[in-house]
Amino acid sequence: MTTKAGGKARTKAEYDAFLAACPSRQLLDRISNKWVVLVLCALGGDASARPGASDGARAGARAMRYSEISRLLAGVSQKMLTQTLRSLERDGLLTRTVTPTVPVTVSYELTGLGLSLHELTRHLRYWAQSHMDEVFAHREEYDVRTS
Amino acid sequence: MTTKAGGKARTKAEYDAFLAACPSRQLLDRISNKWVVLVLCALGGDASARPGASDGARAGARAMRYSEISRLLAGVSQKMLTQTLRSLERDGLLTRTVTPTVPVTVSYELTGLGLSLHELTRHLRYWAQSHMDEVFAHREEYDVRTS
DNA sequence: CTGTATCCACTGCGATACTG
DNA sequence: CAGTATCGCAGTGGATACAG
Repeated sequence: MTTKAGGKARTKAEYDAFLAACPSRQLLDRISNKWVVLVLCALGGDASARPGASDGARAGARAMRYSEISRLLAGVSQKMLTQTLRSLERDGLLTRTVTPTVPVTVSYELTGLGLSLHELTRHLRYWAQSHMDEVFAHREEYDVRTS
Repeated sequence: MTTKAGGKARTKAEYDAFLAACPSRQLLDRISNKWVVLVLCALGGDASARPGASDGARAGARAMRYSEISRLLAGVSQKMLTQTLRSLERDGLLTRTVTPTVPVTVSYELTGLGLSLHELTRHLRYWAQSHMDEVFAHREEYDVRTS
């Protein structure tokens, strides 16, 4: 079933992620993932959009090679990176292009769908970076209070 | 926005979640969590904000009892719910209020900080629910193509 | 260069039982 | 009602080695 919601005759089945059985729960689980968020931010061009940099003009989406992403997301293992990229490709959030050069070259790029999600994860990363001090202060206070 | 990271000479400490060592990575990891997103959506009043329901006006944040949340997030175990609520309380995203009634009553409510994050997770849940058909179509195509 | 495959430690998370 | 404590398994994710 499902599939071709093309005609959208099915009328929005009122998906509700609060319901355990609802498939949107799976999707939410998938995108609520550390590496997914970071990969999206990477391909979305967030890396070059740093406060001090020429932020006014956000780079926007850009294609990146496997090794580039790997270097940018310091700490990610091959396994996790490949796994994350695969699942995102399968979900249609990014495209994988293989160029048969001598040492094979592979580049990844966000699709329109991926870009739309990137708009959200971007803010998520930004929120984390800007509210960190506040959160940390709360943690200390909490730890003291409960000790 | 307080961000009174105040006075700290660090000013914009240029946190970069791409760096493994950066503490913002931890925070991103924490909020990129299925249950965190759902709990925030629950306390943010998203449950009553259904398209067809009678509420052009979003309910907004509301306090909820432990059992209410537990019922809303079908499928969550006590352990996960308690654990999630605790971490969110520690991070200052929500408050836990104990009312010493006969059978003790505990209610949870988002703080300003939690509300600001809720604005983001809300869209995340909405995105998941509205793009699910699209994602599923891509999956089927991918599975066929690679079989 | 870009993966895939294997081993393995760790822990996320559910199920169950007990307390205030 | 609202937890805390414990067991246990399965999946997450890292390190390493191998291959197109």
